[in-house]
Amino acid sequence: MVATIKDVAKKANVGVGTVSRVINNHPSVSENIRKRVLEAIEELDYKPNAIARSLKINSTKTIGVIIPDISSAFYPEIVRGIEDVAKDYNYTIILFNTDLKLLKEKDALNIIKEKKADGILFISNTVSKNLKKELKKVGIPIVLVSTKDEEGEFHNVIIDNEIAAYEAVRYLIKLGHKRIAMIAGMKNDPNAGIPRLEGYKRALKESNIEFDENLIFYGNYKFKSGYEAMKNIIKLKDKPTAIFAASDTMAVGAASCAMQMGFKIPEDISIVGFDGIELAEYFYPSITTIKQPRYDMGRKGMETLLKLINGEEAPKNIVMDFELVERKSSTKIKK
Amino acid sequence: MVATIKDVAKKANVGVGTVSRVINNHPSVSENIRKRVLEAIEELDYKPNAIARSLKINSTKTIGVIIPDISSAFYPEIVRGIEDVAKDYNYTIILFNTDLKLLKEKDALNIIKEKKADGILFISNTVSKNLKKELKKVGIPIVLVSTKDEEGEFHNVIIDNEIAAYEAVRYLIKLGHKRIAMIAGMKNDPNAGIPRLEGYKRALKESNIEFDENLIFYGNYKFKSGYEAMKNIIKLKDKPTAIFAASDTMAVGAASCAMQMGFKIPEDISIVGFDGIELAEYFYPSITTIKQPRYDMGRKGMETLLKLINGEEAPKNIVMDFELVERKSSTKIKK
DNA sequence: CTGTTAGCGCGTTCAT
DNA sequence: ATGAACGCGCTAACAG
Repeated sequence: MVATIKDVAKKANVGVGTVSRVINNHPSVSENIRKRVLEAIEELDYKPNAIARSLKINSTKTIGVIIPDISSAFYPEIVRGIEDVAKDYNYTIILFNTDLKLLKEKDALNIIKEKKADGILFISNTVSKNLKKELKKVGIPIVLVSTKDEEGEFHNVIIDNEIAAYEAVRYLIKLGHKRIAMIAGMKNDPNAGIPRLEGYKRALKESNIEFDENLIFYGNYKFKSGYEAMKNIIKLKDKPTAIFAASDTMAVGAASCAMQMGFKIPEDISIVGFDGIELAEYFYPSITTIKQPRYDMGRKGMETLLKLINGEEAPKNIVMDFELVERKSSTKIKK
Repeated sequence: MVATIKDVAKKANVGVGTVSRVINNHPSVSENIRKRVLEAIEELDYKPNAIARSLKINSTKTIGVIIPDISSAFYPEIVRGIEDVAKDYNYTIILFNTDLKLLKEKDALNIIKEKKADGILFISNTVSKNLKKELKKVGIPIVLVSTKDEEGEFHNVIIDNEIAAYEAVRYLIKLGHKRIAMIAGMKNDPNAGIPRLEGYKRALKESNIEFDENLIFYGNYKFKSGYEAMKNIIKLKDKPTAIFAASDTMAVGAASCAMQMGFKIPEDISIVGFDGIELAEYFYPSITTIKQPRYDMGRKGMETLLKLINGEEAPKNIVMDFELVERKSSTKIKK
C-alpha cells in the first residue's frame, strides 16, 4: 500500500495539517518538526497524491494539447517546445490527435474538461465556426498555435504566412526568375493555403509579373500532391524556371518527380519550399525554404497560456519571425 | 460556476447516487428517472469531474508515456499508435521527453506516480540498471517499447534487430555485393547499436566474407555522423560497393555525401538504411531500408499495457515483424 | 429501484 | 506553531 499524508503524520507524531505545511513549504513550521516530518516522508517514500490535491485546490497542473497528427512532420517540434516550458513550470501535457476531425476535436475538449486541465493549446489549421463555439465555453484559457482565428477572438501564435510567401517568391524573383509556378496549399485553408497564395501574387505584382492562373497547382501539403503537380508542370509548353511550394513535403515531391524525369535541380529548375522541416534540410539537393520557428512557437504558446492561467495579461496576436533559409535547390536563372 | 453532481441531483429531484448511476450506465435506474436525470445533465451542461472520480476509484484512465524526444523522427508514429488505442479505451496519455537523461526519466516517473497514472509506456534505447531500480518500485504496470531489457524483466515490444540487420546485409550480398561497409550505431547501445552490428557480421560470415574492421564506421544515428562516415569511406583505397547504415538518417547523410562527391546511387554504391522513417521514403533516390512497424509497436505496447492494467496475462517478450523495403538506393553490383 | 452517507487524500480554516 | 475537522466531487455500500 502506498503511503498517504496520514501515515506520514502518524509516523512523525504530528497532525496532517503540519505535514501538508511542510510539503507545501509553508513557513510556519518549526525546524525540528519539519525535520521530523521530512524524515517520515523519506522513510515511507511518501509521494503526495496529485489527484487529491487537484480536487482540493481545483488545479491539475496539466494542460491539454490538441494537434492534428503527431506523426506529421510539422508538429513534433511544436509539442517539444510546449513540453519543455511546461516541464519548467511543473506542468504536464496530455496529448490528443484529431486528424482535423471536428468530432475528435470535440472529444478531446470534453476529456480536457473532465480531467480539469488548467489550459488548452490548440494546434491546427483553422478553428471552424462550429468548434469555436465549443472553445468559447470551455471556461479555461486557450491559446491557438499555428492556427488562424479569422476573427481574432483567441490568443494565438503564428507566423505571417502571407509575408513569408511573399519573401520566398521575391527571393526567386531576385534570382532572376520570372516564370514561377506555385504548388499551393488547399484553397479553403485560411491559415496556410490562402495567405501563401496571396503572398505569391503580391510578390509577382510588385515586380510587374503577370499572374498566370495556369501556373498554380493545388495540393494538400503532402509528397504525392507535390509529385503530381510537378508532372503537370513538366507538361507545360512554356515551363517555369522556378517553383514555390506551400510545403517542404510538396517541394520534395516535386523535386523527386523532376529529377526522375531527368531535370536537374537547381540548374533546370529552382525550388523553394515552406515550413523548414528536417526533410528539406536532408534532401539532396537540400531545399531552400521558409523556416517556421516551430519549437519556439510551441514555447511561446505555452508561455502565453501560462500567463493567462495566472491571470496575467498577454498579447493576443503573437507573430513570430520566420527565416528564409537558402540552400541548394534554388539558384540564379541560367541565361 | 461549473455544475456538480449535486446540482444535477437537485435539479432532477433525485439523490446523487442516482445521478452517479445514470452517468455510469448502471442498469438499475427506471427509465423515466434516467430520462429526467439526463435532461438535467443536458440543461446544466454537466460534465463529471474526472479528478473526483479518480480519487474515489483509484484509477485515472491516464497512462504515462516516456520518450527520448518527440521531435526525433523515430518516435512520433509510436506515440500515435499508443494514443490511438488509448483513445479507443478511453485512456489519455501524458507525455514526457527525457533526452535519454536519467534525471529527466526519474522526474517523469515521479510525476507519473504523483498523478497516479494507471500504467507506463517507456520508450528508449535501454533501461539502465539505475533506472530499472526505479521502474521496479513504481508499483504500476510498465511496458517497454523499442527498448532492450537485457534481463528480460519487463514486458516489452521490439523487433529483432540482429535478424533485421542480418536480412539487410544478406539482401546486399544477394545483390552480388561482397565488400560491404557498415555505418554502425553506438558501441554501447545494446538495443540498436550492438545487435545490428552482430547481424551484419553474421550475414558476412554465413557467406564466407571476411569481416574487415576497417569497413566499420561508428555513428550516432544522426545525419552528420552518416555524412562524416561516408567521407572516410570514400577515402578507402579499396572502396566498398555497398553500405549498410544502422539508421535511415545516417543512410541519407551518407548518400548526400556520396552524391556531393559525384558518386551515383545506386550505380556506384548501394545503400541500405534502417528504421523506415519518412525521410528514407522521400529521399531521392529513395532509400532501401528495414522498416520497423513503429505505429503498430505503439499500438501493441498500449494493448499489452492495457492487459496488464486489467490484470490479464500478456506475453512478456513481443517481437514484431520488420519489413525489408526495397527501393532505389540499392541495386545489383555492376560487373 | 432509489436516497443517504461514508470515505478517497489532501489543503485550509479555526481554535488552541 | 500546530492539531482537529470540514469539504473538494464522486462512487459504493447500505438501508429502505
